[in-house]
Amino acid sequence: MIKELETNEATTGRMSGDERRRQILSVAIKLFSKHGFSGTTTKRIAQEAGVSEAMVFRHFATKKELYSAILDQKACEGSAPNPFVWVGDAMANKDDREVFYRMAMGALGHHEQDQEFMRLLFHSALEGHELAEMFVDQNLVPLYDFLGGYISQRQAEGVFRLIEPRLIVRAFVGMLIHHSLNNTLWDKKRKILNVSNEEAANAFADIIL
Amino acid sequence: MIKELETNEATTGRMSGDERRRQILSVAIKLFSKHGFSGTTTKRIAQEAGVSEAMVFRHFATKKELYSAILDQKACEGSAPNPFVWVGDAMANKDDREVFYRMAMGALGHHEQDQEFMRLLFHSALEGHELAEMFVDQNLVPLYDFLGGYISQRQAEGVFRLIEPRLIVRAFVGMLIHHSLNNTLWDKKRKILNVSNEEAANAFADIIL
DNA sequence: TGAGAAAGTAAGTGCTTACTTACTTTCTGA
DNA sequence: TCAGAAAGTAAGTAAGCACTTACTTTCTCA
Repeated sequence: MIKELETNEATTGRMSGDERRRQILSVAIKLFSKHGFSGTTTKRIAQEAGVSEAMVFRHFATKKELYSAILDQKACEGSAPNPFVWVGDAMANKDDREVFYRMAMGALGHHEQDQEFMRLLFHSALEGHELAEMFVDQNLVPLYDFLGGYISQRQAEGVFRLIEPRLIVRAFVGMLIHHSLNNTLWDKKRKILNVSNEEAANAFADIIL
Repeated sequence: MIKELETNEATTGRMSGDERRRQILSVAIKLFSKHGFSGTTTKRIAQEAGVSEAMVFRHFATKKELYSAILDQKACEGSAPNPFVWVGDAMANKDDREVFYRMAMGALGHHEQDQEFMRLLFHSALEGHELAEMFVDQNLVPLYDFLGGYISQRQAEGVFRLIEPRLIVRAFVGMLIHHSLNNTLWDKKRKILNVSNEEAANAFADIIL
């Protein structure tokens, strides 16, 4: 928290308005995800972006607007993980094990690559920011519909045990998120459990079936 | 965040030193759990405790010391949930379903009653405070040993599938924590899923077996 | 009953915060 | 080539922050 000052973003002298805006935003996302909203100062954002504080306020009228801009960026940016891409094929083939294995691998890999966003989401959930609500509506709700729908269908075909499908989804998503959360937040040193994503995904798929 | 000022703790005029100390600490816990460390001001703590800021600093030299005092309190206070109490009997009888059902009911009930502490823990994990580490060492590690040991034993007896026991614990604990987290943080309105603890515990126990 | 200890406060201190103003430097195109 | 637009800054400002000081009120027990 003391060191790591001085910009590590490209400090190329002058930028276009759009470029600078994006750069400031990405620095802000990084800092908000590390320290939360109230733990991040506009001074620090400016420092790490390599500009004066006045530049931050030229692009974003208030600190809150800067936080809200994350929302727009995350909403537009097509980088959202798409479970359908991960498991669409397996579902078409009704290969249940592959469905859950692929879903697990996709989610665990995604969480691993985007730890920053995961932290940001938890901060905003705790702080009551609407980013968290947006995430629920745009990602969690569709996921429950999608995976719950598949489970429901397989139950009708007599293949799956008759447990409320959404509770099965909750259980499975719980395994995945909790495992990722352990790896990035609670047990970074992997003292409790140190396994590869493949091992974890296999175990979780076995358990759910 | 604007309203809810004015103390709602007992504002009985003068207190003994110990009483006041405890009261200030409990107000602080409440506020830290709501807004995090940097989101909570000493002024606000004093206000809600119904005393002047100077009193806060008479009992706790710094704001950080106030946060650390939570650690001591939570460590001493015997209120920690004790999974052994919940499932000891069932384990002795080797009633596997009852073991997992009871564990689930115990955990979900406990989380429901102590949402404040759950939020506090997440804040401190994100902020890198040692409270989170203490929680892992004192609660999570023993839980993995305890439940993992039982699973290991039942595997040796040929009753359970041969999956790494600690991964089974992770899966089960994941279901429980994720479910509680949904109810208190992500989906307070229960839009995604609205079930009783009994229903959830039954489903989770079914799934894990 | 009165002195000393303990509980309490009002009004600071200096530093940090989010945000502004007035100004300079650099790019761009008619 | 030069005017004006856009990118940039230094140096503020008022409010808020953690924390302190010097003082008053209330309890307690020899």
